[in-house]
Amino acid sequence: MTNAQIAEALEELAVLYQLDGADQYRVLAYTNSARTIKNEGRSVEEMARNGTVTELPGIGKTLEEKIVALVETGEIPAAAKLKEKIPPGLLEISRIPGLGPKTVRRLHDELDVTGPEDLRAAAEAQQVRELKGLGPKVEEKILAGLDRLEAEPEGPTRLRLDEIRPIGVELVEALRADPNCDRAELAGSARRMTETCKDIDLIATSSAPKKLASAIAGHELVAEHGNPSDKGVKLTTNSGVGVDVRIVEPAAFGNLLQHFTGSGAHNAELRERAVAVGLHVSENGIKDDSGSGELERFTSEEEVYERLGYQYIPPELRENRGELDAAAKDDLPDLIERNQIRGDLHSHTTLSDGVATLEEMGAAAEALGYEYLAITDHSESHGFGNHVEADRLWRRIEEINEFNNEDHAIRLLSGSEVNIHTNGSVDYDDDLLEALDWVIASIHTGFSDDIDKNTGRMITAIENPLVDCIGHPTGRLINRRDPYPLDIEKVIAAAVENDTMIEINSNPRRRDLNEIHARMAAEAGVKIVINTDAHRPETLPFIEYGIATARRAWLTAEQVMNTRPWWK
DNA sequence: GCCGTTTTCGGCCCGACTGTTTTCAGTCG
Repeated sequence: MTNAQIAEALEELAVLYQLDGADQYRVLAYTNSARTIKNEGRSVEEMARNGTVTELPGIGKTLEEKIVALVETGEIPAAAKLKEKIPPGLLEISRIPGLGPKTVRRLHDELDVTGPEDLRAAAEAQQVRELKGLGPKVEEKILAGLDRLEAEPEGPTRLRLDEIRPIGVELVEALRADPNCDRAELAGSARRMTETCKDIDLIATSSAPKKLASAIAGHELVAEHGNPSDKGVKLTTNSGVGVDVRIVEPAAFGNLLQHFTGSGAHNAELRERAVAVGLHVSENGIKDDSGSGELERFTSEEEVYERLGYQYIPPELRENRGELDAAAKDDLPDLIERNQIRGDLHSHTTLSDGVATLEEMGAAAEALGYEYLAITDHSESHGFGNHVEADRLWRRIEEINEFNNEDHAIRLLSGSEVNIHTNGSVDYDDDLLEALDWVIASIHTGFSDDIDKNTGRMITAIENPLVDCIGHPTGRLINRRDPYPLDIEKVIAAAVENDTMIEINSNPRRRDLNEIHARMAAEAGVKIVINTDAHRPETLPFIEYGIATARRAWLTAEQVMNTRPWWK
């Protein structure tokens, strides 16, 4: 059972307890444990089986028992019992925005609502407004919510970072260009560079806040907007993305930016720890129990963290994954930066499925300031009409030699992205692989649903002394395709043992290894490489997304091999 | 349900917004 599946079961149990009227802190304990498990790289099933799962923060004896039952029998007895009592339709309608557990419970108890159909009938018959505390507006909200539930039964999909961040950046630039704007920043998950985002948060300061809010509401990207006020404005872009613009006075810019950058889990933990020393943190400032009662406000985030006893925490680390403990001891890693990358070790040309020539890709990489670029077209068995036969690859080595003999600031490396066959062997004879500067091995076809087969196949490739690096190791496509089943811990152990590198693929659709696995791999001693897998010159700058994943994985430049010169 | 430089019991982050109310409960991030 995967960590994601265990987390999902605990989240469901949290909702069930909530609908059952359980104490909110008990519910919170389940929600928190689900998040912890999602953030854990090691197999939680294994930890449960060997009795170490209570090492995870927020997981005690009771949760341990429930997780053990889940992995051994496939269900949690408490959840099964609650499901008999609570109609499944109630879980569904509790996803309607604005309908929390308390309201759903009352709809059930007082109007006999058991699911979406009942609820629609009750709302249409105007029975909901008869309940104390509920009115016609709630009825409207319910009907709209039910429509959306039918249209998108899976809930709204979070957009990939590359789909959402450029919109945020453009709007920040528009804010900064406005004469009424003092400062503006991108906040929220887009600033933390998460894989996907639900919406965009923007922060600004201004001496004429309402004017600024009105101006941004008129931006050409904006389709609809709420009422611009002194506090900001809510927008919806033409592409349907929600944007929250918050405006404050300059004195509290640091507090507000810290608050709206999140994550929620980071802020909750930060505040809990602050309370223990008599400090109360909010977006408006910091209150000191032993002080005058006046809010302490700061213009920068650095000052906010310093006041609370931490070194500055980069946004990418703010996920409550140990960054507060480390920052309290001044022990955060020196995170890798974009300008430390000296070359890209995974790219394609027209020889396989790229759209640019070797010369064009080389020029583009040179323009980025790189010292080297590996040309790694697909191999012999790739198919789709994009395969490269051995003879052609031998000639390509010559072409690359010729390029390098000309006067270029960049050096091209002759390489290949070789297919890993189902038995773990790779394309091409050994003498050809040996003649190449650089060999990446990837799985492109024949994903088995058998975790042992996939893992064995990859480890055989890792053990091959002619394979330098594994490409996009799990094959996942964000929002589109799950990773194929793979025992990542065994893969990491084999990579360490054989000194085979593992790629963080920067393509924003992949970001594979993901940040959890990349952190685990680097901690185990795997040499990481950050590549773009670019198929055209314009996507070489996507290295930013790979850097973001690496930073979110706590990686330093020393752990990333393509921060080094090629000879090294 | 978890947890402990006060504690093994009694706490557990903080404020804005909404819709419904004349002071607040519920929901959300």
